[in-house]
Amino acid sequence: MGRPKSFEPDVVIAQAMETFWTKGYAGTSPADLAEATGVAKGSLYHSFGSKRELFAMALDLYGRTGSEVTEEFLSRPGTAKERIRAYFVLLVDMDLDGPARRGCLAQNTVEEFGGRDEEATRAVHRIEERMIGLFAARIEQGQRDGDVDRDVDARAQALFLQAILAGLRVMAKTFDRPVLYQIIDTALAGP
Amino acid sequence: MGRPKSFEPDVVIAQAMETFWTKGYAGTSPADLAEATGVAKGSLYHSFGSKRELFAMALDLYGRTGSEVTEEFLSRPGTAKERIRAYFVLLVDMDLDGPARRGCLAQNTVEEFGGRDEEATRAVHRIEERMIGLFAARIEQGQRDGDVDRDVDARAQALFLQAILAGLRVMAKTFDRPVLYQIIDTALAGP
DNA sequence: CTAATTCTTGAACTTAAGGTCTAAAATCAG
DNA sequence: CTGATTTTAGACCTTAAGTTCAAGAATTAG
Repeated sequence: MGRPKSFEPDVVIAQAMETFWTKGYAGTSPADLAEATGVAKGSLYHSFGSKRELFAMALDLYGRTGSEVTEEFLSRPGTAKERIRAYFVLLVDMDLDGPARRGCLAQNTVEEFGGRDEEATRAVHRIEERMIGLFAARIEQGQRDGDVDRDVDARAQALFLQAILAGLRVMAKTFDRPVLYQIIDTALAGP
Repeated sequence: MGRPKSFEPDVVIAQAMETFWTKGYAGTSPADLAEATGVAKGSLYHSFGSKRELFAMALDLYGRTGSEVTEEFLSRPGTAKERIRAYFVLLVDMDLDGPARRGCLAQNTVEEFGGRDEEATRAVHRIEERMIGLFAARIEQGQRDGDVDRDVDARAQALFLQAILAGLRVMAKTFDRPVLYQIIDTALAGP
């Protein structure tokens, strides 16, 4: 019993995620969160404990959403290389077409927190590992489909792709589309 | 005339750079800077104007120092690929062996400031372009030396290397040495 | 309807960030 | 020395970040 919540926690977390993503962790004040969510500061603290905890939930949501999108996108018809290229292009486009050049929340987090926050670092690491797993799985799928060489080391290749992806998203903050596309081409030129 | 400065501005900028690098821009308070440099807050403001201006000088110093080190290191004896590999290994080792996993100041800056700061973004872009220029120059040198194929597009290859480097430095915050070395191997496996 | 319980919210509180200012200290030209 | 000039350093100020709180508003069990 008790008074029912006047908001959907998941929705608020999603809105908080957007705000943190756009303005950074330090750059987002409780007042910003209240405004972005339409929930008063006091209620936010009542429901989520602290800015830090809300952020953890937002980052977690980010990771889950991201890997769902990735998985779905990679599994569409095409060869492994085609799908991965399309995915990279998608991300570059999303980074550039948004009004903010906000990049990847997970990367931003680990950059902003440095090694100084154990929990944040772990959370980001989990997100990255999941991405690598998805890449590796798609490559192995390609091997079964016959569009990827049998003797490719899927894990090594997936790590490489993750590095490229991370690099692209850093560079998407300061370079423009043709450059980023060219990097994608070079990175995927090999086998 | 007038009372002479009791500190060397360049030294203070270097100390400020270290502090910003370790703690991030937002994470560094004027009090931190005073402690790190041994110069009182008031004097810092008197000499450098604002935290933001001091940071700009620190970032500039970082860029110049970095490109000097890079240039020197790439020009040591060896093929282009050998030198670039050695350079990547050097950076990974520096990232991991420091006590802080602070990564690259330029990247941290652009991540922390997002697209929200025009000047910081420009400064980082200049630093990145300089790095790319050095990579391209080393590749062209390799072509003259005969250890790099004539038909390699030096600029495209340099952009690719910069992306890998950026990716490595992001991943150096959450992954350990063998993984990073493996990425270097994969990235440099081609021609 | 009442009580127990849970939410809501703006006010209030505490701490510190970022910056300004002033009185004293140091230097040098004359 | 004197005066002009520049630095120094800590006190001081203002604003806001992050959080807590008290008082009231919903809701349901009984």
